[in-house]
Amino acid sequence: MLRHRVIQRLIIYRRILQDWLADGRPRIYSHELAAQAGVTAAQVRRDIMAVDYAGSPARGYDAAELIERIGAMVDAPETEPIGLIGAGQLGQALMAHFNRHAGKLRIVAAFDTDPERVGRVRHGCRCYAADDLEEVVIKEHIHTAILAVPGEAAQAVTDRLLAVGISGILNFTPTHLHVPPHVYVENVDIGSLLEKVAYFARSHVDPKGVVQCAVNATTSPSAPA
Amino acid sequence: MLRHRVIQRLIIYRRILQDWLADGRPRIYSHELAAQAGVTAAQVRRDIMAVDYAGSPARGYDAAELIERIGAMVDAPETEPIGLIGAGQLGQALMAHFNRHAGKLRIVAAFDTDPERVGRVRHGCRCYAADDLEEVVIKEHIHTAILAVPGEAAQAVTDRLLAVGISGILNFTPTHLHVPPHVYVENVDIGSLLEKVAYFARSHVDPKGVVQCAVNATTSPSAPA
DNA sequence: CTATGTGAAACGGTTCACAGCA
DNA sequence: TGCTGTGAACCGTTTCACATAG
Repeated sequence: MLRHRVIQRLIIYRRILQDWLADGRPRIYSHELAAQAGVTAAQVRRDIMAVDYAGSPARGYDAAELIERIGAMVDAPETEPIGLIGAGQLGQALMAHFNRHAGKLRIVAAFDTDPERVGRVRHGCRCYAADDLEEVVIKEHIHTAILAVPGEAAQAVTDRLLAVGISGILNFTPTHLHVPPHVYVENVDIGSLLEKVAYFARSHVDPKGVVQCAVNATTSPSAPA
Repeated sequence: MLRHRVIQRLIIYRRILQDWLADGRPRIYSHELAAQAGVTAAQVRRDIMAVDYAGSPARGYDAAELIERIGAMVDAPETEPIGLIGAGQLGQALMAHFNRHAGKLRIVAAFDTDPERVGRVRHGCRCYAADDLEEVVIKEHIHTAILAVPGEAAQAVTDRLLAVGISGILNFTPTHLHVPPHVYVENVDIGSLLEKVAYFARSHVDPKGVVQCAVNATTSPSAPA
């Protein structure tokens, strides 16, 4: 079974491959894909091993076939309905983001406590009252949810989601969620991420620990080896 | 020097400690902090070693002192100005998010190409024309930027930021950025993260590879060991 | 006893380096 | 000569397990 890091990169490879194909290039070498993704060529080859696909030493990989293969491993068979909890500023940005770019994922329902927002349809997605959460989640066969509510409400909402069988949560809350082991949670704590960036920006340090003393960016305008 | 994983967790610990303190509890044990953060107690103790702080076996850690110590390691000495490139829906959500919760980080300038948005002041932050990027970044002493623009524009904007000495980027774009090695980039590719969550939600698989067959959440309502 | 601090072992992920092949 | 596929080495991180202290 595929490990999380591998999945993450495969998904990224796929997007790159789609762009590559759209540029009219049908084949790609591991080092080309690696350069686009910011990883090593060996990493790319290892990851591709994981989806049981083989390229040719002479011609590299067939982009279309590889996209197909990755899709077979990571995609849902049909369109997958996503629930969005919290239709505030961030929530609306997420609706716009996902329901524009059409993949297999679609935010089919949003939920909010603010009566101002309830009932509205934005970005092709209806906003329901928080009270209707269980009913709509079941009716729409939602198994994956995005949590974009204030941190104080996070665990309570999560408990309600768990009770109706949700098994994946993308958590934009700074709160750590307690869930049973078969439920997958991906935390995106934007605040702490920005603090981390600011830290490394300030210390001019490679995150692997090597101190760099360059101050101006005029020297090496390309990526690390 | 602190490694990225450690930094990330220290920042999370700090928020938990602040809440803990706000609840009127002055001291905390490693296992308590671990439970809140979703990591092991040993992990917490290792991380705390990294900030050169020692607790007492009898009384655990002093929350206030530990917050202080973490701050000394990861915070800027004064308030740190952040630039936001792209004042669209996501950009505005980020402004609201950061300039409400007051830490040491502050988004002091936003940039956009849309003349509709330029000149406006939202969430205590002025939106400048994209053309003024270099001038404002220099004047405001910005060294860290948030990139919330369409993927096609990402590398071009990044090159302009690098030219004026930016050394940290929080990248919400799906594009991999090419930067010199002393510049730190944190990628938050929301689309690919959601695809990953949907994948693990569907397969009911522990991301470490252990297949779980539970379908309903009624069995174990608490966190993994 | 229960908690911390920490050397040492275990683990997982990445990279190396080379065999095999067009 | 390039490339791919892959066993083996490497390296950073996490966990274990125990010495130490109240």
